Amino acid sequence: MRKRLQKQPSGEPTLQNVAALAGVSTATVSRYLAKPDRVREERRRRIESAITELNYIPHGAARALASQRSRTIGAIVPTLDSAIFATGIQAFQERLKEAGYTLLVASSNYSHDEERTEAEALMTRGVDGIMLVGYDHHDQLYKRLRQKNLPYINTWSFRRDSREPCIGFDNVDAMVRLTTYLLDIGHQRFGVIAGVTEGNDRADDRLRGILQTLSERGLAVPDGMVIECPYEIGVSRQAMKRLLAQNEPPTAVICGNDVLAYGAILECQSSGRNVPDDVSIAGFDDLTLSAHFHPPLTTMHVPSEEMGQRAADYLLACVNDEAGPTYTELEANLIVRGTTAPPRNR
Amino acid sequence: MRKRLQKQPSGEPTLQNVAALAGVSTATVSRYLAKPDRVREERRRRIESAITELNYIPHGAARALASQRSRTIGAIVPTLDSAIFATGIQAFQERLKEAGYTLLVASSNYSHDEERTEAEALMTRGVDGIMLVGYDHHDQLYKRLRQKNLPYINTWSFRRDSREPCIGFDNVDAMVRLTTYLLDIGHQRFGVIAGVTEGNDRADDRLRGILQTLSERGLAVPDGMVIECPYEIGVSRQAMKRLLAQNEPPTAVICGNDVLAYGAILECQSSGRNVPDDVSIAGFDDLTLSAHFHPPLTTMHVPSEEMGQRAADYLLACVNDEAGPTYTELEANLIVRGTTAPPRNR
DNA sequence: CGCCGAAATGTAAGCGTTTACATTATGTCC
DNA sequence: GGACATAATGTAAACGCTTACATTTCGGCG
Repeated sequence: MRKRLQKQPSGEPTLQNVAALAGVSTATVSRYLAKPDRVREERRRRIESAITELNYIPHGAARALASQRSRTIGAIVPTLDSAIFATGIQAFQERLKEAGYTLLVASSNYSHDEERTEAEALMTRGVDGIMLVGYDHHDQLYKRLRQKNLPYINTWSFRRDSREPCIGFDNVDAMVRLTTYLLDIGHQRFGVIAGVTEGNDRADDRLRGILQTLSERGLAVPDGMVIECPYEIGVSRQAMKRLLAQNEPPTAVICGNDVLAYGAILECQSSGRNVPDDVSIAGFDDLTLSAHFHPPLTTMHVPSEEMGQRAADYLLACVNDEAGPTYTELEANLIVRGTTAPPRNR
Repeated sequence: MRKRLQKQPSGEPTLQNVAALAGVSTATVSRYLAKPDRVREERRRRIESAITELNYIPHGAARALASQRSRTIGAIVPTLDSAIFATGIQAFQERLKEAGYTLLVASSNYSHDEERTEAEALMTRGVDGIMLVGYDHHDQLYKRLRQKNLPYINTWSFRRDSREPCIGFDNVDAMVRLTTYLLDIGHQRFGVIAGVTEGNDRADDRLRGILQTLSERGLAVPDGMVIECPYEIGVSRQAMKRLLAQNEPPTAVICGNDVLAYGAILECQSSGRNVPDDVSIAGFDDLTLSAHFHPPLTTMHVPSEEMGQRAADYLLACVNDEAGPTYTELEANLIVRGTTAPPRNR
């Protein structure tokens, strides 16, 4: 046999070393790691002290390769840079941690293509499951997921007729309720500052919910009264400015999320309008700040923490071949606070 | 040889399959994956079509095991549930993505112990580097990091005398500047709503910066005028209420971050005080909302995006054995806006 | 005390890549 | 056309674990 240059090993202590030091086989150490109580007391102690002495840390990749599971779960959100997803992810991660799983995050910037690319990357990393936001995804992504038989779950929306596992609430219905409330207190002239609907099914559902409700009551929303804009406060202010500049400005403005609502309110205040006396404004998400805003924001409360937890639970259940509800509808609740009131002059 | 039950393979197409289909060796496929131009045109094409046909996705764990690097980098932040860290992480992730790396995130809930545990978990996952927030960490963590010779970097703070690689700004100095500004416009009676300093070196540095500056000017801050509280708007409001209830309420209140400042402002407004006429309020972080707040918040701008990017760059450089600056000081800039003004009655 | 089933342990074959070294093809230059 | 240097490829040994199956040990029991 020829001599070969030894491939450089990592230098880290291995399970093999632990076994040697403890005077047992590698199999026993491996078992100890997985199920400590399947190893007799005495060896267990020897193994434990060997681990401590060597400062042994298991090698995840080796483990994943041998066991065909990585104890890792991926999540792809549109952006981390938004309080609402951050909260959900935080809860999601917390839950995974408890179960000994680690979270891999990626962001799609609201693009189906990027989402797909990121998903591919996560699959390469060998995630055991994936959390997605929304139900609208790249066809290829769905295909791949099924082909690999990889557990996944859609969050942040719920559709009764969806064939995909999902945990969330019905965005259309939520907006129907919000809009109905505003109609009921007497509003007739509406303005809408929606999120960008392109490639964002949540934003699209919300907008549809609004328009549908209004049209059912025989109210058409004129052009120029519906503005789509990215979830940025500055842009939202501009949008509000345009709404207020209309011939007959709206008495109520519905915003696609709380951040847009903040912008709308702030713009009103800067331009000397009173909220809600001159114009009512409603948001969506119920960020922490909203309750404290001045005036406190009327909005739909979105159970983002619960969504994160449940999504984790579902994925974890899949991974362990346990049964779990594939469809979970959560409630988005209307929280009426101080930014909405009946219109002044009917 | 005895018959054994075949261990169940994953069923996924492997590099082996690709090689077979393309009629080349596995080594060639592997090379193609790493450096396509090291493979001759013709084979390259055969490999490419084999990959497409089989829908091949490389197996990250196998790759990590064989190559001793995971193309994965970890980050541990106190919480994801805060706009400021979310922004930094988002930028960090974006940069890693460009370099073909994936991000593993964990949160420590502002606890050194949790941080250490999480770091251990990340190491098991085989991350090639770790981003940390702050410079104060569990001794064991530092020890482990050095022992494994794993690249890491501290962010969100910078100390000229630190021996650890870091990217950030000097929290003490930043607060000194903010405080000095308030002194210069005439304030004499200060209140402080600080973050929880226990286990949070940033919060601690900021508070020290304030107190130090005041004492240099001969101003002692009485008990009851410094309140520590978690970064929550509700709690901050309570704190502000207590500050205002003092015999001689402060004319200026410095807050540990913008969220605390929001709470303070909102409390003032609810209780009929005018900001900045009755009381000046300053924050720290410069969240997006702050510029639009009503009135716009005076605060220290923290370059969180840049910090995220640079941290990624540093870690990436380490991984590739390139040289990079180990210490990078960034600037936190004072942004004077509408919540601060000279005190009314000197 | 020997026998038996169960529990604990050991043995060693992968898991899907990368990569050191060996081998073979491709140019280049006289 | 031959001698080389060089580039492209192939071969097969790790990488550090898990786990199927084999073997040993243990605790009862008759």
